[in-house]
Amino acid sequence: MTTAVLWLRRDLRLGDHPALAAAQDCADEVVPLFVLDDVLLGPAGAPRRAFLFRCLRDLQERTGGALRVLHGRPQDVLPDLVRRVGASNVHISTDAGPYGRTRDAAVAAALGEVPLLDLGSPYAVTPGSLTKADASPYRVFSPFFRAWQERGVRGPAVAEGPVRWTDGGVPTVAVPDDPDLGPVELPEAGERAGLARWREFADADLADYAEQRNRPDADRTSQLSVYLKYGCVHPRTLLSDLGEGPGPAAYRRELAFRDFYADVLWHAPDTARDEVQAPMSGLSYDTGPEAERRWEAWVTGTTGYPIVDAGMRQLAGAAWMHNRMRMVTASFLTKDLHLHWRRGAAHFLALLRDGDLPSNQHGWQWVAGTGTDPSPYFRVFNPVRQGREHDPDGAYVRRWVPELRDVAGAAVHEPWLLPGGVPTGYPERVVNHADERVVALERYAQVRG
DNA sequence: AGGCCCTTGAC
DNA sequence: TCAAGGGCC
Repeated sequence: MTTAVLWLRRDLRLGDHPALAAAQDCADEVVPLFVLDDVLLGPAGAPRRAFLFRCLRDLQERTGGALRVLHGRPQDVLPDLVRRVGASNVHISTDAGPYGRTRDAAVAAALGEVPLLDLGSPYAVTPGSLTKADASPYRVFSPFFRAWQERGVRGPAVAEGPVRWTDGGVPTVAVPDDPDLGPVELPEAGERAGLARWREFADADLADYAEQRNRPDADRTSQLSVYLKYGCVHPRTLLSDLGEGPGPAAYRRELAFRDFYADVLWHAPDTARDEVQAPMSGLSYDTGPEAERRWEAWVTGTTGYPIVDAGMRQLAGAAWMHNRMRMVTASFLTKDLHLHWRRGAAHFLALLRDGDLPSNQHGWQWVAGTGTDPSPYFRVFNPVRQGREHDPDGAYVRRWVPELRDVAGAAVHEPWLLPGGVPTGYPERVVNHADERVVALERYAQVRG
């Protein structure tokens, strides 16, 4: 009887797992393992932690209770488990995530002669593996995207026949209780739920995704980000199932963006907090009591700009925000309120159920003009224009900002123009967009010399 | 080396 | 139309 250890990092799925297929080639039974380290138990946002814990409970059920959950650092707890189940035939999948390399080296050293089988990233296709001809990493999306498409993506791995799960006689710790979520509701966790969501999206919304994806009032995005983050579904599976046409092409491009940012951060882990464009770290930001009041207004969705407030209230109330609203609210924080993108990015990570380091930090950097694309610093989103363009009937604003529910149509985007003035309970604007836009441009000009 | 290109914008 | 400079081949 030979045993394999399936070390699930954030790839919390069984259906198309390459490690599982590999394990079945050389072992009779499999011990599924998840290591809860302090990062996952500590400062991670409550929605993400709750979703993770629910995924683990789902896996526990699907493996007939065999899933082992260990608490500690992988390099400390793995060797003991490996020794208990018999080290001669153990295979382990590894992670190619941004910080995976250091940890993998520590784990490999701790395991000694036991092979660590590298099967790629659990949640993206290419991090660390695509470079330019001179072996340097890409810094601009479009060339990356061309290379990514040219390279192609291998199909999902399929295990042969049913798997014999075993707990290997290894003790486990209980999956923690969900943290308090308040009014936030999460989608159903786990691989089956993720695949069901994919089929729903592919049948109903994929065809006109290219036009509909920018409409926060329509709710026709895939909602798969949280499943992708935890590897409940792998992009490989989606890509192999995607088909052709404008909708699928647009979706493929979004999946490539995940890979691009994962790749950027893999090559330059420091850019999780430092500006990609080094000179931009000299940008000046507002500080002091007034700046703090403006921060508070942004966080609580009381800036007086309806589209911004709707986005921020969706974030707080749903632990999710439509992608276009992420750009609009991020632009408002950095360019209208002159506060640091890093602070906004940390706030997003704390509240978003799908908050993922590469996409979040580099999405923010892109909006802030400090990121991988060198051009857009002079683009300042106009909140009124964005509202009128992408929420033309005002339905999204009314859904999230009850003070404005009685205002019909697109007029909801400029409540200060209403004949009766700003409705009771809704705040006046914290800043004047036209003025702050000029201030922002001046500050960028200073840095650029 | 030179020339083409660059995620989603605004006035 | 504007914007500007560097990535990329």
